[in-house]
This record gives sequence, structure tokens and C-alpha cells, in this order.
Amino acid sequence: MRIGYPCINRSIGCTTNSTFRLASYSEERLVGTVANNLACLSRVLRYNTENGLLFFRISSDIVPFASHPVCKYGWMGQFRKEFHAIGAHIRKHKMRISMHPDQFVLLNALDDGIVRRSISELEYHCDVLDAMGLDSTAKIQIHVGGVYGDKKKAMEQFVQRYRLLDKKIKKRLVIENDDRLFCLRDCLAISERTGIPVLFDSFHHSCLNNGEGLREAMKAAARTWKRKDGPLMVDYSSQEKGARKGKHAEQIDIRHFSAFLGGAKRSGVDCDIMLEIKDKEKSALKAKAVLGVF
DNA sequence: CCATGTCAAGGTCAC
DNA sequence: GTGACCTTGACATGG
Repeated sequence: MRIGYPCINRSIGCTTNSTFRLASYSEERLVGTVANNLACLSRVLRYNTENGLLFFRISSDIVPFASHPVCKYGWMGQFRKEFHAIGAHIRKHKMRISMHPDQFVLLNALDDGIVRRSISELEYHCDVLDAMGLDSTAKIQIHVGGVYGDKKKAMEQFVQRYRLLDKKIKKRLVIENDDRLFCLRDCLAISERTGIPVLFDSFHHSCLNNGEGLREAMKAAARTWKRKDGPLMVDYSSQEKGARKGKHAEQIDIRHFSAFLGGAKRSGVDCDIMLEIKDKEKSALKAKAVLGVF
């Protein structure tokens, strides 16, 4: 079981997410920004291995505008050595990697333009992981998409669109249960028809479910992951007190996490846990300490 | 130099 | 049908 956090490290004073405005796009600007982001990513990964945090989500902003028509630059070739070195570090330390394209990636959209742009964005994410030489256990997680007034049809649309995807995307793509629209049961139904693995988000599941307990839910999700996919990925968070339902906590609630971890252990499912907590590596380190006690 | 508005991309929900 | 909100850090501009 590996523990990790997404995209940002607040301790070491650099960012892997620097970007710029589309209006100020230039090749020089792109090259400078990507160089900065990759150098920082190396530092973050070194920090993570030194601290036993072996699960990490790489930011979608690592190459700004990569899937936008404005970007014609061959960044993969330019930074081949840097990507390769990062990949070598990841493999050497047996780290797990995920990426999470944002809300604009909608495979089941009604508009063909949106679908086309979504697929380009997925290709870009694959390119990053491929450039690092990572195997099929490195995943790209998305949500099922929009409902568009007819949930059943929206799910069917996802299935049809998924089947048309290129092999290189299918190798990495997984779906995650969300907190308002598509629950775990919906994701499992889609998985049944496509073979796509289901990433289990425990916090979303607590917001939207059909009464399945943690253990049952984790076992069901884990069954959708084949050997080539690696262990089940789990996103963990807890509710920020006094805030809107679904808002992620600022810092880890140790009692809540311990209870969750107990349930996860009892499920007998091997999994990697991503802590989606605002203070990032700080809470991940606390979680790691809790794991040590179990 | 600091504060504030803005940023490629969409969808849902309240009104 | 329209506008607020989601969610978020970092850029960019204006004072």
C-alpha cells in the first residue's frame, strides 16, 4: 500500500504547475516553463522518495497548452532526456503515478468538438506518461461526464465513445465515481461493458452511494483492475467542517483516516491511496505515520 | 510592490 | 433562458 498526494508540494519552494496566458504564448515561453516544471517535478519526486510517499499525481499543467492548436512545438523531443530521467527515478523507487485531466474532458459530450478536444487532451496525458517510459499501471483518471438530461443515454454514450478510443489511451484510462452524478454502481456498470478499471473515491462515495459499505465498495472496485493495471487506486478525503457538502478538508482528520484505513485493510484489497487534502504532503506524511502503526 | 481580477476548454442548479 | 457557482493556483494588470 502506497500513500501519496496530488500535484503540489508546499514544502520545497517550487511549482510544477507554472503556466502563462494563451495571449502570451511563444515557443520560448513554453520551453522555459516546461523546463522549470520538469526541474521542479524532479525535486518533488526526490522529496517524496526520501519521505516514503510513493504515490503521486502529476499535474496536467506540466506542459501548458499541450493539446491546444496553438502548440505545435515538439516538446517531447526537446525534453526527452528529462522525461526519461524522471521515469527512471519513478521505476527505480517503484512509485505509482496518476494524472487527472480536469472537468473539460468529457468523452460522452453531445458536441463532437468537445469530444475531439477531450481525446486530444487524453493523448497529451498519455504522451507525458509514455515519455517517462511508465508501464500500464500509471493511470489517467476522469469522470464519466455530463448527464445531459438522460443519465442512461449519457452512460451508453460513454461506452460507445470509449470503444472507439485508441489502444494507447485505453491502456491508461480509468473512471472515478463522482459526488453528484455518477456513483460507484454507475461506474461498475460501465466497467462491466468496457473493461475500464474503476478508481474508488471514498469521499465521493460518502456523498453519493447506494448503501454499499466501504469494504464492499472497495472489493467491487478492485475487481475491475487487472494485473496489468496494478493495485486499485483510491482517492481519499474528508469533509471540511462547516463548509458546503463535498468540500475537501484543509487538513487530515486522523480519526476519520484511521477508521477508513482500518476498513480498507479489512477488505483485504491491496490499494494505493491518494490523499486529496488541501495541505498536501503535510497530511500525506501524517497518513504515512498512521499506516506505520497498523 | 502589492492587491485584485482573470484565466482554453463545461456542466448543473437555482431562479 | 440566464447567471451564479463549482474549484484553484498562479498569471497579469493596474494602482
